Amino acid sequence: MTLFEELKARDIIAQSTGEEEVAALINNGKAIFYCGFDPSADSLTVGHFVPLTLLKRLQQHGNKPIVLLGGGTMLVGDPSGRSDMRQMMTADQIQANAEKMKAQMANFIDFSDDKALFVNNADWLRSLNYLDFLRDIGVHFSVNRMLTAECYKNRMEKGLTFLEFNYMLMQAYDFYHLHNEYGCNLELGGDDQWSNILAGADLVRRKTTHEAHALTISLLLTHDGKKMGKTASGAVWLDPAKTSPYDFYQFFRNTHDNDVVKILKRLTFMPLDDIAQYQSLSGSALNDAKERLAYEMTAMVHGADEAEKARETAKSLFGGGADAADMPATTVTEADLSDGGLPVIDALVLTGIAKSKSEARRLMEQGGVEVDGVKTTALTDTIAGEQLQLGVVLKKGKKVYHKVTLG
RNA sequence: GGGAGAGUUCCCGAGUGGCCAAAGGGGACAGACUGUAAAUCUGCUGGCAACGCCUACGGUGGUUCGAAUCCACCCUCUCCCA
Repeated sequence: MTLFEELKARDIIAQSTGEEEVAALINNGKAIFYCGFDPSADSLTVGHFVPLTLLKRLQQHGNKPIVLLGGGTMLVGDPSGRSDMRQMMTADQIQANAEKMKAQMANFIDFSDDKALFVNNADWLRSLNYLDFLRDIGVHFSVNRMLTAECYKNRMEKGLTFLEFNYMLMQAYDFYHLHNEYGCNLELGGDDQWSNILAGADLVRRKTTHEAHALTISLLLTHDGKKMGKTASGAVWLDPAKTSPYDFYQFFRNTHDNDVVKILKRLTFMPLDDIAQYQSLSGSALNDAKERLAYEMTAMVHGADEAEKARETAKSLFGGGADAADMPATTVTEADLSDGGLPVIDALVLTGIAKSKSEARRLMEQGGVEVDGVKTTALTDTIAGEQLQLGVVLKKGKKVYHKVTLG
């Protein structure tokens, strides 16, 4: 099976400028391709993981990735897929974010020996001269055509600033620039980027008559049509300080039945033959697949040790035991105690399980709180100091565990 | 530049002087059920020293015993005309 065929089998590819041409490039390790990432936060998320795995797959076949951090375009804001104007960020913020994302990617993509490149488009976009840009690049764009692009259509109703309207030109210019500098011949991106990417490939062809191709990744949507990697409480981060390996593991462990196989194919490097065994499963049998998925993902991001720990913790917690080392923990001090004990309500707030005392009360009243496995509904209950010294496990609902120790 | 509207809690959206911490829906959270899934049903959804108090209906000031609601100015957005 060729690389291109495998990508198709994994349902990764959405559109391309031509299957044969693109296949010829990537199957033979001839692609020098770029993919842009917006440094809009100080950590990558599971959402970024989708293109990132594709980068790695291509790199494994000898193709050369250019990771482009959109430090320059970030100053403008991509109108694709959003109805409101993107929050503007300061140049400093963007720079700091870019640095962190860069470090995270380096764990995943091999940047040694020039096998991959890191660039920041601020480096060339910032110094652009407006008049020159209009004359060299602007002439190649038809406003009529741009307006028919899907990403601008939606915005026509809500209003689109000239600033955002220029995003397409800048992204296209990136491709052109990378082509000239590094011989970049393929751009990768989410399917929502199709029009922008195509604009870039077009620009390169027109200005150089060289080949330039586009390949988009089908959006990874969950069964209910939402973008993968977003939870109500925010994104799932790759930074262990923002999303612990355990939570990361749990996120995938709780994947919807209908999504498991899809995600295994898309995000893991498990051989397709291996995944096939789960294809026909349904019902509770899928739990094996979910465990596997969670383990694979955690191992990729946080390493096998962490993945193992997360798995063991999950098993012991959900298997009835409740004393696992790898669970979120908080240490309280004597000062937090009153009369030698810690009111359960305070403990819930101190650990961050509840945002306020009101919320803590509500939880207790509804029977959602357990202290060392004992359901606690009396609002006045306290945890004794001696007990705390040994460590007490608070449990909220069925899945949230937190250890409290007096230190 | 002229004219017409809009801004409400996590989101959508009712509310046009006291009965408003604000209908309804969504989401989130908890309970039952279950497979750490989904669906369903129930509860719950500003804070606190809690039958009370404080903070909240774009911002600032005002009218009033009393304002999300009325007035003035300002900010932001949408629409129509130029």
